[in-house]
Amino acid sequence: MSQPTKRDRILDAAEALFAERGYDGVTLRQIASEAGVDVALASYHFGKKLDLFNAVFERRAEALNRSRLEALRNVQRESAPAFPTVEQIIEAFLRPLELTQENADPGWRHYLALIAYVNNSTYWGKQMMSKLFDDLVQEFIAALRGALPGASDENLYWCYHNLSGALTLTFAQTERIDTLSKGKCLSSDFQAAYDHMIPFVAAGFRQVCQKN
Amino acid sequence: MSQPTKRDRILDAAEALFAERGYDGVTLRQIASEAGVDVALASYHFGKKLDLFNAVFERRAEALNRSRLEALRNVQRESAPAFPTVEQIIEAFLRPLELTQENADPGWRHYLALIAYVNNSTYWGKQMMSKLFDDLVQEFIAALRGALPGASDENLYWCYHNLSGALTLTFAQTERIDTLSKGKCLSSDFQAAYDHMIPFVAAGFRQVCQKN
DNA sequence: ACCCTTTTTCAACAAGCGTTGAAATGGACT
DNA sequence: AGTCCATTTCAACGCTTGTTGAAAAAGGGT
Repeated sequence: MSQPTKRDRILDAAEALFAERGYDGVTLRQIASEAGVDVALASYHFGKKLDLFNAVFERRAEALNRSRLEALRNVQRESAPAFPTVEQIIEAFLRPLELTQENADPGWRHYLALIAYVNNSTYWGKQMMSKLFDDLVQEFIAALRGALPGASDENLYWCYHNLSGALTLTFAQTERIDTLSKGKCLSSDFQAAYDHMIPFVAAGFRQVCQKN
Repeated sequence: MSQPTKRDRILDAAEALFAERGYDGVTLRQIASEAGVDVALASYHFGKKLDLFNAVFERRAEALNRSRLEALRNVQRESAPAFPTVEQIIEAFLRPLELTQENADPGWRHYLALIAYVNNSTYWGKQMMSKLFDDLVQEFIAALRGALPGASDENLYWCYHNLSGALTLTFAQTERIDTLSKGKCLSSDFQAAYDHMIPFVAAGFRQVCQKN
């Protein structure tokens, strides 16, 4: 069990700080200070500030995509030759994110908050999200198309938009629901969030996309 | 029909720029330049940069709350003595936002994007949103409680969380769905967004909150 | 025409920013 | 011990930032 390298400490510090304050709200000096290294070391390892931001954003993307795709393949295999249900697909989309939280590493929590920041940003959102996550999303939408025969693309994508929004707000962990619900709901409780999100979203998809 | 004052031009410019790049991504000089005034004028009218940010955020809040509350009162009056349905309540929550878009003024569109920025931010979200919008939200949740007898607060607030997330992503107008759907859905089309969001969300509320 | 107040600009400040070239350190191999 | 290369620090650069005090301009009342 070795210590993380200084390079990794920079990534971890940048991840946490970017997630909380956004790209422009964080200085390289803050990141270096948090990581306990000299400012110049960030430039040595990553180049420009923007390159560091991209490195942080890309670091965990592959692992995330892999575990979600694996979850989708699992339910597809289990339900074969029929298509998996909407609930099963949504579940495969969400539950892997929950596992990352049980892990003691707080980095994953910061990473999801960073995704929320990027996904909701007019400026960053479009390109960065598409590049890393579009393939996976299309894979899930294809599965949903199988579960909802006859659904139009327009309806499917708008429903996905609603799912994506609800998920993104969960990632952000703003604690808004904590005060709103007077402590009855906690935005840090991802499991509760998904427990309520899965039936909610599945019912929404059926209502909008299902032939009557 | 008089020109807007320089003070208003600063607010408009700040609104547009803060919405796109966030608080830290915009300089007072950019705002002043966009508004066509000297840098020092922003300080003269609003004080610190943070005070300007708050002024922008608060400027349209009252009008927004008023039109949403009015829409809620309308459906309550129409359905009296019974409670309005879930669809009617969600509709009252969303449609007033759409009207702000028909208006030629692009400021409202920027303002909604700014709300998205604030609502998804760990740093800004909690306090700023609560202060201006909590009373209204509780009003709507009380109405939903009437439409969904027996629903627990926990279920109600998690469902609202899902609604809020979907709505926030719509506000952000990231154009992500445009590319994802290959142009079949446009994030600039608020009416289409709400047309799909209302039945989606209403079905979700019923699924999670309704007694069987 | 004068005064008073509000609005607007000008000029400058200290502080902090991202970035870089050169120096120092450390480890691996001979 | 000595060489080489990757890593890390040091020190400094040119630039931009938010903010401010004083000057200038504009407007209204008499």
